[in-house]
Amino acid sequence: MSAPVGRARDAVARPLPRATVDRLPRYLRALDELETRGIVTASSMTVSAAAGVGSAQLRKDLSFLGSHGRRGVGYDVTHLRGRIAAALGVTSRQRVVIVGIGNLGHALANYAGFGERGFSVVGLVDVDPEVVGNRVSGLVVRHLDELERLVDELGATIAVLAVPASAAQRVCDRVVAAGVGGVLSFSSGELAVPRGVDLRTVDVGAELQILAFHGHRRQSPGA
Amino acid sequence: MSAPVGRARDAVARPLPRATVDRLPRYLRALDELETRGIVTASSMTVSAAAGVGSAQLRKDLSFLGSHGRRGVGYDVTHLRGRIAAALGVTSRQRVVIVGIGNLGHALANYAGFGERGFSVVGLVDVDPEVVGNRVSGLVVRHLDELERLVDELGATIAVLAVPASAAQRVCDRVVAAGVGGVLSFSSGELAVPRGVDLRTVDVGAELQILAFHGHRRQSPGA
DNA sequence: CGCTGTGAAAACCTTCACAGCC
DNA sequence: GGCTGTGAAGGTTTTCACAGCG
Repeated sequence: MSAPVGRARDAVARPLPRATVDRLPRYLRALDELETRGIVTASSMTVSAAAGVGSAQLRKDLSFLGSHGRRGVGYDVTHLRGRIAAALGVTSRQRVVIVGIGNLGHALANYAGFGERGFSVVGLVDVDPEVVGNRVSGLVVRHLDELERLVDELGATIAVLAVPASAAQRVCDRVVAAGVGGVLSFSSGELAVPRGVDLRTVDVGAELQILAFHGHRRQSPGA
Repeated sequence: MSAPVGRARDAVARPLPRATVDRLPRYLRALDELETRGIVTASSMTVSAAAGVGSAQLRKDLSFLGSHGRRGVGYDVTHLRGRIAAALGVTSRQRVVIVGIGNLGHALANYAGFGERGFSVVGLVDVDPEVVGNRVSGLVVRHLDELERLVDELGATIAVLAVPASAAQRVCDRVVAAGVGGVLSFSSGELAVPRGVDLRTVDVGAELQILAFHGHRRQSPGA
């Protein structure tokens, strides 16, 4: 409640533009790669090339996080990596529940990237009696009835929805009511979430249609 | 080379802003939904609500496609659906090859959304001898060696890559050399493609990290 | 009178270019 | 000399608000 000691030092709590936040994961991955390659110090050119953006863009984005480079030298890879991880909030491992253990949910549950990128899959949920009770990637699949209890007991902050579009809104409402603050949906429909809850949608069909647009433009640039 | 008969009639071949193209799939899906519900005519308010955008945004976007609504009335749902499908280039079913039939590739191969959204999965490719030869979703998985021949014979225009990050660039180079014009990658790393080829990347780890950002901001809005 | 289609305004984002520090 | 950090310029996207048509 009480917000004491407003230390206005190096970062004046700039608001971090949305577009910048969307790029931070790329930078984090690029820095991981450089670190793995044993590179200790890197210029904005080096990092931005690894991340696939322009160097001015990178420097501008980083400037919102405060000043962490050395002029004439570049950035300390490990230090910068830490700053970005802190900004993203992936220093303490976030807990994820996956709802819907069909083909896609199964693939996600086995996806090693979760661990590498700072997340722990702590719960798997489905409704199908054929699936409930199975062990997938070291976890037993629980029934949807237990969703609220699981989210609460496991302290999940993020839910991944890999359920049919027809069920997505209902499941979404339940995970939100259970207290998660972020939802990643793989269904194509629009989902409504209350203010304060963050929703992101991955729509494979939409991605393909965007590719289709550019493809057919290539063939018939006129009409 | 010769660019004849430049008929400058209703649409002056406006360039379709990138942001607009990215939203067209949402509109298409929203219109499908309205059509299924038996709605024949809809105002920009109705359509935009179903698509999850503002009504002014929708009207502005549609204005780039030409004038297809009736003032005081709204849009003919079926007609508008057709116009958007045509703009996206999904009137003639595009052919897709999936490379990498692990957990994710398997899930994608079985994903019904491809058909519903205007695509045919015509080929599945992997390197693992355990997987090659298996029948998945009605198709036999072929070996990576056959990739170029398959893309050519099947007339694939889009490749979906569900391969390990370490293999992604090599596979990408090959599908591009084989002639596909669009690539959808599920690996997290940066991929380089030549000019004229369209690349889109779905990075689940990055999506989660963006959710994490907003989640931890919610808890500690200060530092 | 209602709703589209669209200029104009406002917000946002990227790129440039250079002052300032190492 | 080299590279960061950042104002300022330029570009794109969104929102507003209303003229114009049905």
